[in-house]
Amino acid sequence: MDFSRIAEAVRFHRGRSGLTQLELANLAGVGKTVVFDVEKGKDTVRFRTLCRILQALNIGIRLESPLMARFEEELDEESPSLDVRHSGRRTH
Amino acid sequence: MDFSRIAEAVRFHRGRSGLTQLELANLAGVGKTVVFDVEKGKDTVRFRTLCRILQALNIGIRLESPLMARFEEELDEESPSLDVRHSGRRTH
DNA sequence: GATATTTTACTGTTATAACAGTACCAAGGT
DNA sequence: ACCTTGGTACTGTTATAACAGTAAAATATC
Repeated sequence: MDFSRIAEAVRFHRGRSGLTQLELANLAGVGKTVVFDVEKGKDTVRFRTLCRILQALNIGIRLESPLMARFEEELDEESPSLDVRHSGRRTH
Repeated sequence: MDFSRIAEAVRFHRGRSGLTQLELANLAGVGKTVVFDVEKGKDTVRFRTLCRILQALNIGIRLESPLMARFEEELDEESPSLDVRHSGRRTH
């Protein structure tokens, strides 16, 4: 939500990286048009495409919700955990 | 990135909400096919479409990067702030 | 095990995202 | 003034996301 925020973040990070729109586009493996559109606030880009741009700028995405903690717990449980070094309660 | 994570989060939250794929689709204002695709891990959905689904499930998106703090600071500065309750140093 | 509900997996159609190409419009530097 | 560079803003084309519809699995509910 609030895609203008993402647009500004992309522009900010690109500027800090000293990249032009075209350079970022090539780095991310997308067309220059998309970079321009994203910075303009266009929210109709493919999620994959947006991710490529964010990744090129070292920007990560994190989901947050009231239930998120529960969700993460569940993920821990269903993986047998290859980490056998300490056998105990994961100290979150 | 790691769209399977998002897929699982959506499924988890939908389940917790007691919604069917179709109900969520209607709630989010998207087609049932998209909900299925997202939960299957399809990363080619439009960002806007994904956001609608996340929003319906009360899942927020946060960007994170080493530069993010700097970015937020800059946002604070350039907004004149309509909040006049405490007379801060706004006089420039 | 029969019935209902939900999910998965196809379709064909329509709208449109992504793209390269082009051109124009700043700013900055010479 | 000129030239360069980066951004903006259009094009036309192609690939495809989104959609409702349908049907078949899977999963509950009785």
